Amino acid sequence: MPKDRNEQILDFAEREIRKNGFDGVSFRDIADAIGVKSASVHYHFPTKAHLGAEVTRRYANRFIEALGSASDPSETSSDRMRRLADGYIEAYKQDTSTCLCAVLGSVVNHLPDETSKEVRAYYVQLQDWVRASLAQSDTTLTPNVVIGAFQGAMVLALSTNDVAPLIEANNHIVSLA
Amino acid sequence: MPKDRNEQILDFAEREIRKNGFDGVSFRDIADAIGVKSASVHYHFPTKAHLGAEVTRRYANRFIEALGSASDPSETSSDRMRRLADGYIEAYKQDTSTCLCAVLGSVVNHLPDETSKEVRAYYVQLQDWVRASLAQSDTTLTPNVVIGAFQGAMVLALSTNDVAPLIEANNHIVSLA
DNA sequence: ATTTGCCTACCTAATGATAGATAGATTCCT
DNA sequence: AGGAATCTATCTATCATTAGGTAGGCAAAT
Repeated sequence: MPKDRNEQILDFAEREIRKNGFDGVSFRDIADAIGVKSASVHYHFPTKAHLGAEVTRRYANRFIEALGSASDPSETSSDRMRRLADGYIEAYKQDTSTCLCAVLGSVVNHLPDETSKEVRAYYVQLQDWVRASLAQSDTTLTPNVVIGAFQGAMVLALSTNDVAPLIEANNHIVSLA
Repeated sequence: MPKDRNEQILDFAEREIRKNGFDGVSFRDIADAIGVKSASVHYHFPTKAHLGAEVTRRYANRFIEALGSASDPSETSSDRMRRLADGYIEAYKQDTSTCLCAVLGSVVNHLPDETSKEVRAYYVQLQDWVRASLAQSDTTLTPNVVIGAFQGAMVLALSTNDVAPLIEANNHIVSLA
């Protein structure tokens, strides 16, 4: 029973975008990878803007959901920051590729509108989660500082081919949360 | 007296790469912008790998040079961090585009080898500068944390169309340096 | 005389996207 | 129940455009 075509397409597109950027994946790449013709990919996602938007929306939902509760009273804000860091570290280890929105975010004004809208929506959701996560703490950390630290560490880890920046970001943020 | 062609090409290529990514600029774009034909751009930079490498090398040199001394005894490490932050903030304000190496770094394994080599070299230089800058301080900050914080803040600022993340990163890092 | 810088003209490959056809289900009407 | 209409998912074939890159020529500067 092959996985749903839509998901197959989204899976491959996401992986490729994370590795090569939005312009680094084509309808033909995707088609070849899953064994269909490019016209069939267009059938499922009429334009690249649609495809980018859906890849991003799905990624964002999955990411935020995986973070879990931001207000569980049995947890400290450090616990939550550690979980956030783990999300990034796992993503890095998995296929040495960055957070989707770090790749897309750096060229956000170059993306089709439908796609960039979803990137911005992701950041809003993430800001909300971090804000709520830090609400009970009297830390000087702000949501932007936290998110920036991890995203930057991720790109740095990728560029230098070394997890260290992510580990250091984790230690830094967790100790201050 | 028109500016040296080489520089004209590098100027435009750099601006476009920073806005649109490496795949987001073409030889024809560049040629049109400076009023020549694409073959002439190839005359100056035979391949895109060469072009990317030179854009990056020039950017790196300029950036590191602009940071100034990392060991002037009349300065504190906070002073130096503030200067680093200013570099990023100015780059952002100038044409709302990111640090070149944040854009290239996120897809570093997709770039031609000559180009990615320069990206990695940039990060090594920057790590050295920050390490030296913090040497006299007993801060818990590491070079990776500092660089990651600013790069991440930059992408976040761009994505959310708001300087705030950069300002917050500045405050955060300077206060801990 | 040679080099420098640019041109015209072209090539091959790839891109996003569309048109039209087809086989197989499914749904709907009588 | 049986036939008609429709839907789904794919195909082949093709389009216009753009991509990086090259060959050969021409004029001015050295």
